[in-house]
Amino acid sequence: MGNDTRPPTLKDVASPAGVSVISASRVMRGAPNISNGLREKVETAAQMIGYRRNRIAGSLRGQTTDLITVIVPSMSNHVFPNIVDGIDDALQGSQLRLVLGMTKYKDSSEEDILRDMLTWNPAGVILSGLEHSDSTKEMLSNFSGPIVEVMDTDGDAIDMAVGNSMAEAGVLIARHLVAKGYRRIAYVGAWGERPKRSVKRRVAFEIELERLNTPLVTSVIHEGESSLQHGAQAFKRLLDYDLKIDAVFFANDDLALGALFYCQANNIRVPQDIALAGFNGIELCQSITPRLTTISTPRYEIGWLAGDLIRKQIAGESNSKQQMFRLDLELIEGSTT
Amino acid sequence: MGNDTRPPTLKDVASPAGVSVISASRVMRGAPNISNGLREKVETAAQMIGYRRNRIAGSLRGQTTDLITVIVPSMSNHVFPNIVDGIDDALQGSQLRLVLGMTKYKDSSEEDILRDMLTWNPAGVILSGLEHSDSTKEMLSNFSGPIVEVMDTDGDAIDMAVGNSMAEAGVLIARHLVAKGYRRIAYVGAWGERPKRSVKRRVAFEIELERLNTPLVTSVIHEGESSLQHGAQAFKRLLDYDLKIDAVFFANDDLALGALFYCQANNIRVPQDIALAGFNGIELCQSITPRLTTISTPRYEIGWLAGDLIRKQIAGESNSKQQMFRLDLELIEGSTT
DNA sequence: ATGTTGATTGGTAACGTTGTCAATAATATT
DNA sequence: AATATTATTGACAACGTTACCAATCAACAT
Repeated sequence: MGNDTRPPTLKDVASPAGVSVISASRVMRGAPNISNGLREKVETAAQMIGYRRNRIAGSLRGQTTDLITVIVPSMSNHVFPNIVDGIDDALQGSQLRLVLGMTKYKDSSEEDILRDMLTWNPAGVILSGLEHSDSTKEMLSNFSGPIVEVMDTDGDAIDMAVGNSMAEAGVLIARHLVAKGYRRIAYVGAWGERPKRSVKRRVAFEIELERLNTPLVTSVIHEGESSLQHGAQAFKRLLDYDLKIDAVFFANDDLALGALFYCQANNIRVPQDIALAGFNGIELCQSITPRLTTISTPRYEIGWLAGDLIRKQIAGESNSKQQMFRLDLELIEGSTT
Repeated sequence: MGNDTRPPTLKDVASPAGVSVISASRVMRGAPNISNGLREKVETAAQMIGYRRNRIAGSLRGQTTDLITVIVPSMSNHVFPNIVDGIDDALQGSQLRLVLGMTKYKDSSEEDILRDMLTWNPAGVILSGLEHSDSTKEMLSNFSGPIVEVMDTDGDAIDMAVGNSMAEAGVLIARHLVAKGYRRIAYVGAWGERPKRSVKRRVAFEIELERLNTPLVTSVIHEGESSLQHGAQAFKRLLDYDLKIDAVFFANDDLALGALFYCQANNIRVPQDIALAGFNGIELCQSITPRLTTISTPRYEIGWLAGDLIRKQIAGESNSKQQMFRLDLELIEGSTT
């Protein structure tokens, strides 16, 4: 691949087109007030010599890029892929591009990734959750573009936030389980309860159970990743405690489904012997028999709205600074409770 | 000293540190041959005034960025999130950042996304599949950095390719089904068989069946997305044809699992009444009862290797140009065949 | 006829960094 | 001790674009 020659620049377009460099620039980036004649001349010349914009140069001069920083824990789960899909869809039609970083559930990486990301002068930032290190908060407070924190709305947003109330989710499930007559209720989490929003959900769950005179019997927090297998493992551990648990709320559907499959494989009747409830409402919950009771979170919508807010903010179409968007949660009652 | 509206530059670091701008630059980007004294002076000053590198400016001068373009169909599936996770892990420790674009299964978008991505002067490009439009191929042939095509290895790579042989997968399943005694075999696909690698798999499957004197009875290609529900729908459509099918190979696990759940809900015995096989080997296949027969693809490893090749190539650590990395497939025999 | 306004085009000077070349100081080699 | 390397620092000039300001011209109002 010939890197001997340098790619054509605006000067190379302007010269054969017989126009100034700045005019060529305006045509190439679709600036207003350009006559058809000029546009045509420039476009023809650009086509001819195979000109391609250099956004790096433009970004340097313009002091801002069309890059959007997105930092998520990981992609290997059923939440963030949908979020990212939503963001991307909302960014369609704009010039904005998504630059992705992953913390792999290591809280401290968020700061490092953000620090590096900011060296690219992004136009906007999307993070997950409302909890961040002090350095992260400081970097963001000095950041001039729009910032959206996704997933969680229980707390203070740096700029904008889109997500669900984790507390509401905990309360919804607590009431549901108690209403259904379960009295010895347990909780199962994973990832050592990182990120922190899972803690908010569990705590609200516990408090509501307490309020309903049905205190949480115990909780099992798996240190490792969240998966079907680990859900089954943690569930088995829970059963081994022999606490006559009659219902379990899991931090997510994967854990709950792992437990459900474990029950099916071990002739434990669900919900007669034990009831199971998950969180997120992934497609699988509705497709299996019995359908898993869960809380459906609008993941794609969260991503879409986050992307749309960023896009509008950058385009100057709206000003939603300092706003929090709390989307609806829905209890999906399956046959496991 | 100057403008407090603009972020500090190297000049603002160099001045209080009492060194030249270029020396400050060298320290900030970790160039070799810097004395400890200089490094310390610069780092102190940088810390003091809160200097942050401007990669845009550096990229303009250096003619290359540390951005890696990654174009995938979508994130809402069980394949590409793992790939992207793998890429990201392989890029850890380097300065490289992943810029993500999604075609949403519209083949023609790849070209548009790539065109836009190239305006950012990426250091490398990762695409999925080996099939691309002529324009895409031309843009890539003029691109000077490393290019990795992931997923598919049946064809010619532009530069490097990492993935599996789709044909091998088709053959493996064909042999397995025939060996198990199935004789009236069907195929179910989705997304209108975009991307094209699914066609390669199906065709190899058909040819091998033919060779084994058990020609494919029929295939159903769903036009829309791949999901559990659509798998069930397409499967139901297949059953409605009343062709006495005794085994079905699905384009992926989601479709197959959808069919399996449909069978479970409708008292169709698997594999006695009909055998089902999927493709990809997602975790769920092993967790349910009966375990789904499938072919496991090393998705994370494909992503990791792709990222690692890009990283090494850019660091000049290796030269794997024009190489194809065909990873192993494994038939996971469950209880559905 | 005389401004006035807006549309259209151009010139100049950054944007903040680093490649290249050059100079000097420190160390190794003969 | 003289010379050859190597390590360390600096000066200058790009990199390719666009913000800003200025100029021209046509259309329109007074």
